[in-house]
Amino acid sequence: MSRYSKKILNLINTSCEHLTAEQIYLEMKKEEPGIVLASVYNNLNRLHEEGLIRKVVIEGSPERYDKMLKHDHLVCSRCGKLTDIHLSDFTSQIEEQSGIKVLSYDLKINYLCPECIRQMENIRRNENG
Amino acid sequence: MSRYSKKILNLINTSCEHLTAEQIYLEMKKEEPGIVLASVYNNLNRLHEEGLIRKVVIEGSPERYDKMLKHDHLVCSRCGKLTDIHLSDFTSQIEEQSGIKVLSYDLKINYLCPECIRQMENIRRNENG
DNA sequence: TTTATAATTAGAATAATTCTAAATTTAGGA
DNA sequence: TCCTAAATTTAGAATTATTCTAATTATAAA
Repeated sequence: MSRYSKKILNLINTSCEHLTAEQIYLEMKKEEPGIVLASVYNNLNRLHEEGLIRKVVIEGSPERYDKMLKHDHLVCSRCGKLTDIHLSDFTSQIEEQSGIKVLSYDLKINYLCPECIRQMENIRRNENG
Repeated sequence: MSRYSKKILNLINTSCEHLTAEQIYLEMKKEEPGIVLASVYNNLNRLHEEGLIRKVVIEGSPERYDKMLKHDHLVCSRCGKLTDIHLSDFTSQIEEQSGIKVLSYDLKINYLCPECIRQMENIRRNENG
């Protein structure tokens, strides 16, 4: 196993955030000052090929790296914040409806996060009051 | 409405493919030889903000622009090909399970497309025969 | 028509990621 | 332990997709 991959995997698996390569690089530098951004990318790509981590792509931001454990994502349509949500597994429903064999799926749900809802209510209140 | 937006919207709405900005640009040039790639991007971003088209982001390829009409996506895990699939709407299930208000969602299903399944079977046959 | 606003152009700039080639590290025999 | 081959890392250039800037042109409204 490569020099950094265990630490990088651990970072991803223990982080509550969805880290970018840059963030992982900065975090790694604390313990491995010599590490270079390209090595972070190399490791992330290897870990992803080995099926040990997930990549999360969202429009307009760099890729984020995530634990493998099955879960879905909420994306706030106003501020873009990404959070996890644990829904039931839709695999069998998809397979029944489509007849295909599902290897995995990626479900991103657009919603308004509580902060944005609050902010929008405040704005409305100020306009009308 | 802007000079090109109607044609671009039409291209997207009538295409069976999931076009990239580059492909839309090349297609537009046939009728509008003076058009420039930046204008295609401007128009696509405007159409997207207006909610008239969808953006589809897949790891490792440029963004693709898609009709708004609700549908889901199949992504072949071997060759990466993207195709449409029409599944039932999971919105109410998601809302019941989570308690959030779903604005929309984006479901990408990883599978093996028929061509890849065939190719893999051929490879296996050659190895064993 | 005049004017203001919006869209377009050309091309530079940016940001994220990959690539290249050389150096270093690692792992597995001899 | 030493040697060798393969894998990883490094530094920095290159690439790609997309955005930005400023000047120009088109559009629509008064």
